[in-house]
Amino acid sequence: MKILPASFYQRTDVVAIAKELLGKILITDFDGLLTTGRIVETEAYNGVTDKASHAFAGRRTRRTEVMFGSGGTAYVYLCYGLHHMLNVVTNAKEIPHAVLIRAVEPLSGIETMLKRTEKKIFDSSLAKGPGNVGKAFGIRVAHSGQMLDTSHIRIGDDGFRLPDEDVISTKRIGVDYAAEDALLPYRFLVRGNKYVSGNKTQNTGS
DNA sequence: GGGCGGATTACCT
DNA sequence: GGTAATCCGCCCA
Repeated sequence: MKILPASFYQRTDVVAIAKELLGKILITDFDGLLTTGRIVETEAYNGVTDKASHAFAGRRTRRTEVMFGSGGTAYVYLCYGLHHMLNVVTNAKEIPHAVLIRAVEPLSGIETMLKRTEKKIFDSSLAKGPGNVGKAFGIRVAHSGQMLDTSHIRIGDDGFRLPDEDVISTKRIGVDYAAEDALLPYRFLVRGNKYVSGNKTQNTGS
Protein backbone atom coordinates (compact mmCIF):
# COMPACT_ATOMS: atom_id res chain seq x y z
CA MET A 1 0.00 0.00 0.00
CA LYS A 2 1.46 3.30 -1.11
CA ILE A 3 0.32 6.29 0.97
CA LEU A 4 -0.56 9.28 -1.19
CA PRO A 5 2.10 12.01 -0.76
CA ALA A 6 1.28 15.65 -0.03
CA SER A 7 2.07 16.44 -3.67
CA PHE A 8 -1.04 14.46 -4.72
CA TYR A 9 -3.23 16.94 -2.84
CA GLN A 10 -1.29 20.09 -3.60
CA ARG A 11 -2.33 20.27 -7.24
CA THR A 12 -4.63 23.00 -8.53
CA ASP A 13 -7.61 21.07 -9.94
CA VAL A 14 -9.80 20.09 -6.98
CA VAL A 15 -12.42 18.53 -9.27
CA ALA A 16 -9.82 16.21 -10.83
CA ILE A 17 -8.54 15.26 -7.38
CA ALA A 18 -12.08 14.43 -6.21
CA LYS A 19 -12.44 12.11 -9.19
CA GLU A 20 -9.03 10.51 -8.67
CA LEU A 21 -9.79 9.79 -5.00
CA LEU A 22 -12.42 7.25 -6.11
CA GLY A 23 -10.93 3.77 -5.64
CA LYS A 24 -8.28 4.93 -3.16
CA ILE A 25 -8.09 3.45 0.34
CA LEU A 26 -9.08 5.40 3.47
CA ILE A 27 -7.11 4.21 6.50
CA THR A 28 -7.48 5.15 10.17
CA ASP A 29 -5.69 3.57 13.11
CA PHE A 30 -6.94 5.18 16.29
CA ASP A 31 -6.18 3.40 19.58
CA GLY A 32 -4.55 0.51 17.72
CA LEU A 33 -7.79 -0.19 15.86
CA LEU A 34 -7.15 -0.34 12.12
CA THR A 35 -10.03 0.39 9.77
CA THR A 36 -9.74 0.59 5.99
CA GLY A 37 -12.09 0.94 3.05
CA ARG A 38 -12.28 1.93 -0.60
CA ILE A 39 -13.54 5.46 -1.33
CA VAL A 40 -16.57 5.20 -3.63
CA GLU A 41 -18.09 8.71 -3.48
CA THR A 42 -16.61 12.21 -3.21
CA GLU A 43 -17.55 15.85 -3.75
CA ALA A 44 -15.32 18.78 -4.75
CA TYR A 45 -15.68 22.20 -3.08
CA ASN A 46 -14.03 24.85 -5.18
CA GLY A 47 -12.98 27.47 -2.65
CA VAL A 48 -13.82 31.17 -2.63
CA THR A 49 -15.79 31.16 -5.89
CA ASP A 50 -18.04 28.23 -4.93
CA LYS A 51 -21.26 29.28 -3.18
CA ALA A 52 -21.54 25.79 -1.66
CA SER A 53 -18.13 26.01 0.00
CA HIS A 54 -17.61 27.02 3.62
CA ALA A 55 -14.84 29.26 2.29
CA PHE A 56 -17.01 31.06 -0.27
CA ALA A 57 -16.01 34.71 -0.72
CA GLY A 58 -12.98 34.11 1.48
CA ARG A 59 -14.98 33.40 4.62
CA ARG A 60 -12.31 32.48 7.16
CA THR A 61 -13.14 31.37 10.69
CA ARG A 62 -11.61 29.08 13.28
CA ARG A 63 -13.64 26.25 11.78
CA THR A 64 -12.55 26.87 8.18
CA GLU A 65 -9.00 27.94 8.95
CA VAL A 66 -7.48 24.55 8.06
CA MET A 67 -8.91 24.85 4.54
CA PHE A 68 -6.54 27.80 4.05
CA GLY A 69 -3.56 25.64 4.95
CA SER A 70 -1.52 23.44 2.59
CA GLY A 71 -3.14 20.63 0.62
CA GLY A 72 -2.89 17.23 2.24
CA THR A 73 -4.49 18.00 5.60
CA ALA A 74 -7.79 16.75 6.97
CA TYR A 75 -10.64 19.25 7.39
CA VAL A 76 -13.23 17.81 9.76
CA TYR A 77 -16.28 19.78 10.81
CA LEU A 78 -19.43 19.12 12.78
CA CYS A 79 -22.67 19.11 10.82
CA TYR A 80 -26.10 19.42 12.47
CA GLY A 81 -24.33 19.20 15.80
CA LEU A 82 -23.69 15.48 15.52
CA HIS A 83 -22.03 14.39 12.28
CA HIS A 84 -18.25 14.58 11.88
CA MET A 85 -17.55 15.11 8.18
CA LEU A 86 -14.16 14.26 6.68
CA ASN A 87 -12.74 16.48 3.96
CA VAL A 88 -9.36 16.48 2.25
CA VAL A 89 -7.80 19.92 1.80
CA THR A 90 -6.22 20.43 -1.63
CA ASN A 91 -4.16 23.03 -3.52
CA ALA A 92 -1.62 25.44 -2.04
CA LYS A 93 -1.66 27.40 1.20
CA GLU A 94 -4.25 30.22 1.16
CA ILE A 95 -6.37 28.47 -1.48
CA PRO A 96 -9.23 26.80 0.45
CA HIS A 97 -10.14 23.88 -1.81
CA ALA A 98 -11.50 20.65 -0.30
CA VAL A 99 -12.93 17.26 -1.20
CA LEU A 100 -15.66 15.71 0.95
CA ILE A 101 -15.45 11.93 1.41
CA ARG A 102 -19.09 10.88 1.13
CA ALA A 103 -19.01 7.08 1.10
CA VAL A 104 -16.54 4.25 1.66
CA GLU A 105 -16.74 0.51 0.96
CA PRO A 106 -15.44 -1.13 4.17
CA LEU A 107 -12.54 -3.55 3.68
CA SER A 108 -11.00 -4.31 7.08
CA GLY A 109 -11.78 -3.49 10.70
CA ILE A 110 -15.47 -4.24 10.13
CA GLU A 111 -15.96 -5.28 13.77
CA THR A 112 -14.53 -1.95 14.94
CA MET A 113 -16.84 -0.06 12.58
CA LEU A 114 -19.86 -2.01 13.82
CA LYS A 115 -18.99 -1.09 17.42
CA ARG A 116 -18.51 2.59 16.57
CA THR A 117 -21.78 2.83 14.63
CA GLU A 118 -23.71 0.61 17.06
CA LYS A 119 -24.87 -1.52 14.17
CA LYS A 120 -25.50 -5.23 14.55
CA ILE A 121 -24.81 -6.46 11.05
CA PHE A 122 -22.52 -5.48 8.22
CA ASP A 123 -24.54 -4.14 5.31
CA SER A 124 -24.04 -1.47 2.67
CA SER A 125 -25.07 1.33 5.07
CA LEU A 126 -22.00 0.96 7.33
CA ALA A 127 -19.96 3.82 5.80
CA LYS A 128 -22.57 5.20 3.40
CA GLY A 129 -22.99 8.99 3.61
CA PRO A 130 -20.46 11.46 5.05
CA GLY A 131 -21.83 11.25 8.59
CA ASN A 132 -21.47 7.49 8.61
CA VAL A 133 -17.95 7.63 7.16
CA GLY A 134 -16.82 9.77 10.10
CA LYS A 135 -18.58 7.53 12.59
CA ALA A 136 -17.35 4.18 11.21
CA PHE A 137 -13.75 5.38 10.91
CA GLY A 138 -13.68 7.09 14.32
CA ILE A 139 -12.98 10.54 12.85
CA ARG A 140 -13.80 13.58 14.99
CA VAL A 141 -13.44 17.34 14.67
CA ALA A 142 -10.41 17.12 16.98
CA HIS A 143 -8.57 15.52 14.04
CA SER A 144 -9.06 18.56 11.82
CA GLY A 145 -5.73 19.92 10.64
CA GLN A 146 -3.80 16.64 10.76
CA MET A 147 -1.59 15.76 7.80
CA LEU A 148 -2.96 12.88 5.76
CA ASP A 149 0.41 11.31 4.91
CA THR A 150 1.79 10.96 8.43
CA SER A 151 -1.09 11.00 10.92
CA HIS A 152 -3.64 8.42 12.09
CA ILE A 153 -5.77 9.30 9.05
CA ARG A 154 -4.19 8.36 5.70
CA ILE A 155 -5.24 7.66 2.14
CA GLY A 156 -3.45 4.95 0.18
CA ASP A 157 -3.24 3.52 -3.32
CA ASP A 158 -3.34 -0.28 -3.50
CA GLY A 159 -2.86 -0.34 -7.25
CA PHE A 160 -6.55 -0.67 -8.08
CA ARG A 161 -7.48 1.32 -11.18
CA LEU A 162 -11.09 2.36 -11.66
CA PRO A 163 -12.03 2.42 -15.35
CA ASP A 164 -13.14 5.84 -16.53
CA GLU A 165 -16.49 4.50 -17.70
CA ASP A 166 -17.26 3.44 -14.10
CA VAL A 167 -17.05 7.02 -12.83
CA ILE A 168 -20.34 8.92 -12.70
CA SER A 169 -20.60 12.64 -11.96
CA THR A 170 -23.73 14.37 -10.64
CA LYS A 171 -24.66 17.56 -8.87
CA ARG A 172 -23.77 17.72 -5.18
CA ILE A 173 -26.09 16.64 -2.37
CA GLY A 174 -27.68 19.02 0.11
CA VAL A 175 -26.35 22.28 -1.31
CA ASP A 176 -29.50 23.73 -2.86
CA TYR A 177 -28.78 27.00 -1.05
CA ALA A 178 -25.83 27.51 -3.43
CA ALA A 179 -28.03 28.74 -6.30
CA GLU A 180 -26.46 28.00 -9.69
CA ASP A 181 -23.41 26.40 -8.09
CA ALA A 182 -25.66 23.64 -6.73
CA LEU A 183 -25.90 22.35 -10.30
CA LEU A 184 -22.16 21.91 -10.87
CA PRO A 185 -21.23 18.25 -11.58
CA TYR A 186 -18.80 18.05 -8.68
CA ARG A 187 -20.03 14.80 -7.10
CA PHE A 188 -18.27 11.62 -8.19
CA LEU A 189 -19.31 8.05 -7.52
CA VAL A 190 -18.54 4.52 -8.64
CA ARG A 191 -21.12 3.18 -11.08
CA GLY A 192 -23.23 0.40 -9.62
CA ASN A 193 -21.48 0.39 -6.24
CA LYS A 194 -23.94 -0.42 -3.47
CA TYR A 195 -21.96 1.49 -0.82
CA VAL A 196 -22.69 4.82 -2.55
CA SER A 197 -25.19 7.15 -0.79
CA GLY A 198 -28.47 8.34 -2.21
CA ASN A 199 -29.82 4.82 -2.34
CA LYS A 200 -32.22 3.93 0.44
CA THR A 201 -32.25 0.21 -0.20
CA GLN A 202 -29.90 -1.52 2.16
CA ASN A 203 -29.88 -5.15 3.06
CA THR A 204 -32.36 -6.76 0.71
CA GLY A 205 -31.77 -10.17 2.21
CA SER A 206 -31.11 -12.91 -0.27
C1' DG B 1 -26.50 38.10 23.88
C1' DG B 2 -30.29 35.77 21.09
C1' DG B 3 -32.02 33.36 17.23
C1' DC B 4 -31.52 30.56 13.24
C1' DG B 5 -30.03 26.88 10.37
C1' DG B 6 -26.84 23.46 8.33
C1' DA B 7 -21.96 19.67 2.76
C1' DT B 8 -27.09 14.54 7.77
C1' DT B 9 -29.28 10.49 9.42
C1' DA B 10 -32.72 7.44 11.17
C1' DC B 11 -37.10 6.45 12.25
C1' DC B 12 -42.00 7.77 11.99
C1' DT B 13 -46.61 7.56 9.27
C1' DG C 1 -42.96 12.88 3.17
C1' DG C 2 -42.06 14.70 7.92
C1' DT C 3 -39.22 15.50 11.79
C1' DA C 4 -36.13 14.91 15.99
C1' DA C 5 -31.44 14.78 17.42
C1' DT C 6 -27.94 18.33 18.78
C1' DC C 7 -24.27 22.27 18.67
C1' DC C 8 -21.36 25.59 16.54
C1' DG C 9 -20.91 29.50 13.58
C1' DC C 10 -22.87 33.42 11.83
C1' DC C 11 -25.75 37.39 11.66
C1' DC C 12 -28.02 41.12 13.85
C1' DA C 13 -28.74 43.85 17.72
